[in-house]
Amino acid sequence: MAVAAHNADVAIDPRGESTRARILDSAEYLFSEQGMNGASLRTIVAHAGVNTAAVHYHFGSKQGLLEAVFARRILPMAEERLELLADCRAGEDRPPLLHQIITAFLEPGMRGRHGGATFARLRARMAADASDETRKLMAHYFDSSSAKFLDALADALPDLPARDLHWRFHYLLATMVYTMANPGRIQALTDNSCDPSDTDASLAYLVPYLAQCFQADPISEAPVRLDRKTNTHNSSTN
Amino acid sequence: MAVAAHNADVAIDPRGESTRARILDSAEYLFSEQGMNGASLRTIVAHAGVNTAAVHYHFGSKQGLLEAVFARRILPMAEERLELLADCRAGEDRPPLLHQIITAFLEPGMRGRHGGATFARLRARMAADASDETRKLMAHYFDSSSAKFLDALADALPDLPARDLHWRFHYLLATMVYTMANPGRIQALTDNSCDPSDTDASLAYLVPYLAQCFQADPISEAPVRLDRKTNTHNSSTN
DNA sequence: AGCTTAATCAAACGCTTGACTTAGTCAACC
DNA sequence: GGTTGACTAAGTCAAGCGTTTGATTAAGCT
Repeated sequence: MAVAAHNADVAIDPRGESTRARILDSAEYLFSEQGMNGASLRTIVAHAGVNTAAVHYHFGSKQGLLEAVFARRILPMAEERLELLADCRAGEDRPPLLHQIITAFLEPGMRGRHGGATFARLRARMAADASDETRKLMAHYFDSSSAKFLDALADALPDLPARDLHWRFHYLLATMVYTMANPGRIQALTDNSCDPSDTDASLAYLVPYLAQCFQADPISEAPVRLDRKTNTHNSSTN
Repeated sequence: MAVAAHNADVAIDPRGESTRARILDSAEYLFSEQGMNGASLRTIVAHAGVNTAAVHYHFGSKQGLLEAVFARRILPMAEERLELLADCRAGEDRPPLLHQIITAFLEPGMRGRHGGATFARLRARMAADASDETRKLMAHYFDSSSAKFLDALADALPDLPARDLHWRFHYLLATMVYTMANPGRIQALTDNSCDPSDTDASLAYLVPYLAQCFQADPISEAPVRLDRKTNTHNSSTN
């Protein structure tokens, strides 16, 4: 309350922040809905109710806008992931339980904060894009955080060979991204009895499932053993 | 050799077929590399060395071209999947071993036939697209084949509740599609020690891994049980 | 030889795209 | 009271877009 001269105490520069945010919101929505090539700047500014020049004023270019959309969500998301990881590392379980680590990774990316389903679909699109620019963008914002989770998983699974750990983390990313992308295949095949867009139900199944998958026996290097009649997994505890 | 009057006995209508195929090849490549919005008709015809009008003559529109690209690969692929499924159902193992069913589903989609990595990346892009048109396209070409595999899996896993089966099939699709899309995350995180673009190595790990995942205990409906110290999965049969 | 049909071409159509500019508005700060 | 930062309104620009046209060619049939 130091500066009493203000008549409007809510938000200095009411135009500045809201315009920027409205552009980011519209861009996030339309990029995720129609792709980066599919959504034009004109569509975005019309949806945001601002002028075309405002985009160039704030973000320089369309690519700059995409990066801003991405950074706005990713930075707090990575932060929350690491906080949750630190929390479960400091908890009474040492090393932390597998499902705690997995939850710390998945929750911030899939729940309502950090853009929710809209931003999630955008990330799925970028994962499928695989262009050089997109790869660099993702590497820049994801690498260090993901590496820390790989370390935590290795601690929790000391007997799992690195090769298995790596592949299974790859599959973790796969299930997360594909569930976020939600191409509608599983709904089509099961009369909507499975619904990946129900985030809570999705996570409630995905987390314990992935924990089981990580804990399963390592896959041996040798080509698939075909010992008949072994339809249940052999219980060789390391 | 019946019609001796022909001087060119190789392929009637040499223009028609080769032009069509060249357009399809170029479109498949450029669509998968740059997306459907990213690759323009002009880029495609330049790459194929044909005239712009040829695309509209053969396929009607850009969307028609995409559908033709899709159909050309998908139909033989679905056919091969069902053949392999029939083979392993007729084999000596009854019901067929899990990994045989999974192989029958994954192999035709990931190995060299049916477009290989190029077409695989296109499918991954379409999965992330999730527009109405794309969903319909995929539903039309995938639904019946996938439903048959769900049935086969249900036969092989009589004790697995339908809910678990559905989610796990969803995750199977996820790992397949994400591995095909190959966003480079796992290479970046592991100094290239994991390489999803090596199809053989990919499949050699993925098939037994997925078999284990399908065979793991069902996830109970109740919210995640947090009974401490149970770092290995509880062995509640059915 | 004459007619039909399929395949291909060069050229253009009307529109949209991302980028950028210029002139002007208007509240907030010094 | 002038300056500044954050825009708006309106437009320009070259490039590129998907699509269409009408002419041309080649092959097949009768």
